[in-house]
Amino acid sequence: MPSSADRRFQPVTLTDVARHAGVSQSTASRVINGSARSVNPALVERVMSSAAELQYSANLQAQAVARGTTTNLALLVSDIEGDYFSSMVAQMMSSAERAGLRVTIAITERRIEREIELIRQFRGQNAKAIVLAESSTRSGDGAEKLQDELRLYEESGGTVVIVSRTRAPFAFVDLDNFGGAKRLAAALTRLGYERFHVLGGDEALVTTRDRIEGFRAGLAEHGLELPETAITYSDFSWEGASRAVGMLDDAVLANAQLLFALNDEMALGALAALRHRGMRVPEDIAVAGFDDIRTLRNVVPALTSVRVPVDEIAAAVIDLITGGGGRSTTIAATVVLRDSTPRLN
Amino acid sequence: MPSSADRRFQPVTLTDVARHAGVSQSTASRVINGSARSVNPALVERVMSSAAELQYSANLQAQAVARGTTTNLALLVSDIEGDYFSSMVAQMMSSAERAGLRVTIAITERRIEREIELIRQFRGQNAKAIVLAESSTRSGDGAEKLQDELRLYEESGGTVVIVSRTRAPFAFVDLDNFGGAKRLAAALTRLGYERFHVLGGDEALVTTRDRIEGFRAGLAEHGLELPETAITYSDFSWEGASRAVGMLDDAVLANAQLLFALNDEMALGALAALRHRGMRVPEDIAVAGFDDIRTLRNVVPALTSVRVPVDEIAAAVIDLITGGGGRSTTIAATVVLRDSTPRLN
DNA sequence: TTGAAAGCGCTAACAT
DNA sequence: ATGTTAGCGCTTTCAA
Repeated sequence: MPSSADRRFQPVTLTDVARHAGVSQSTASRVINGSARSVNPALVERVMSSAAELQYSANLQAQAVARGTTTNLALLVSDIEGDYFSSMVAQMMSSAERAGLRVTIAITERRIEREIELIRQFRGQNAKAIVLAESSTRSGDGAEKLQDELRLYEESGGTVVIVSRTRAPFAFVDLDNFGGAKRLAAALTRLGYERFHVLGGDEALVTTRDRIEGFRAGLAEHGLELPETAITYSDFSWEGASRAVGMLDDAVLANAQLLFALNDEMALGALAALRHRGMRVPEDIAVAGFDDIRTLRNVVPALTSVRVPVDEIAAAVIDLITGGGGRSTTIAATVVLRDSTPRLN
Repeated sequence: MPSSADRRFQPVTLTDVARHAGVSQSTASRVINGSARSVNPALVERVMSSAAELQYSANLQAQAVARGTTTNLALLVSDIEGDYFSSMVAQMMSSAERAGLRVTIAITERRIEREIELIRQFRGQNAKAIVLAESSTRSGDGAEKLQDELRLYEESGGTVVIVSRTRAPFAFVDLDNFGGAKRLAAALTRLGYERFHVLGGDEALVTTRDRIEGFRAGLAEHGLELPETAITYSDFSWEGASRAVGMLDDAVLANAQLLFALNDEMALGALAALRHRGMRVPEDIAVAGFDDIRTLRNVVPALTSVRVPVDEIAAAVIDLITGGGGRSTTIAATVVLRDSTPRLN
């Protein structure tokens, strides 16, 4: 016998509030969520106090169904551990909140089929926007299908923003990887460095390519070269870098004056591996990274890096989504010289 | 004139799939989401291929409204930056995914009114569970109102899990802060340490109290005391610890053989401050932390800490929620001795 | 086993 | 300015 005793355990609905206030559901709806414009102050008062008294809280999914839209933003990241991504997530959430958007985080594990599946799900959920903040946008593979899925999503009314350089026809916020690496090369050259070894991330990622090409371009301006043999590829991880450095030839390390890791995680892994090999930084070899993650403050010697303003990236992304006059942009990265790359001689 | 050209931009619905497959909406629903038990294999086939062809993706909010329940788990954390919380989030998401739950992250900024507001919202959203993974559960303040709000949420059918020790009448997963700190004290004593200084987090947090009391209990078993004057309180942050250590009397530091920071973030901040003061670790003073966060691998000397198995915590929480036979538990923390606390003499 | 119909909580024309 | 009514996409009785 479903009596009132059971009802007590059901959430309070708009209907309850309306009944309690003695108005129609529409009026209650207008007061609580809609454009409060056209409603009698006296009623507004009644409805509001009823809502408060009953501890009413709107059912967002019902709203979403009725409106056909949501204010949910889906953030796709490959991973969430590590300074870079957790700071990206944090900044994105705070920027989003300011714009009245809720963020749903999804971990892609860098698996493209999973991304496709996620995008499809978010389409079904009427997400307002999908932000791809992977460390990458690969070409080939299922990239075509990914694009199709994203297009499909946009056709259903959503906005896509890609945090990366991309040839795909979507809005993007790019980081000036090329420029940052180029300026780093220039700065290091000015400090007297001439022989480098580069620790690359996944070779297929545009981030890897851009940073390497930028670095190369910076060296070229000073008449220096960076042959392919001076690059060791692994992946954008501490472990990958540490392993790679562990396996490097003594001769290679002896010859290089500076090790440039394509991101700080890798630089830190390299540092550990160098330490393990008995090499001192910067006495035996200098080290530079990229991203300027927070945990660098824990490292001695202080690591030279290229600062990536994650907050600006997040702000630009949200701007793009809320249509606040934002266009696809490229964010500048600035060189930060520290003790790990002292002036030579 | 809203013609078919407009419709093309609307998402595909279950109705579309049903029509395309030539079956009723109910049948399509049963095939795609419901208990597939009672449906003709031939029809199943037809519906499935229609769904695939139309690239159908279920509208989760509509499902939620119709069913009156969701599979969403709300994770409330005070912050998301820093190794501890990002790893908590990561583990929680992967455990949740295995259980078929989606995770929504909410940042509380440690503001209790905000927590209350969030809980109310999640109640309105029919969240299946709310997990409070704050670093703390304060008493006093708006704690009463928080509890009321949580109770209200549970009455609406949700599950509350608190990741902490708590007197509140909710399921919890606690970490054995007391035992971990106690064993650390015992281990350090065995290494010959007798004079300690403790760097405490926010004094109002039970975590702070439990770790201090545990440490004290461990020392007591060896006939040692920890007077209140040997404790400096700040908050659970790098900056707080660094500042606190910076302001410590020379005499205090000179007298202490070991500095125990109540978490690793603080230990790292302390390390930086000690370095800044020209003190060497462990030669001039030993240092120990708590949590055993990932970034410790980047620190020299390797830091002694107490390992907190975040993965086990997350698993226990999800277990509790899915009702997989889980009861409120306390997870053990293990001491990990490293170079920052060498044997004395 | 399948379909028709009612309803989930809410919004948005459309009347009044 | 307010109420009536018809949905939103989906699930779930209830008949057939």
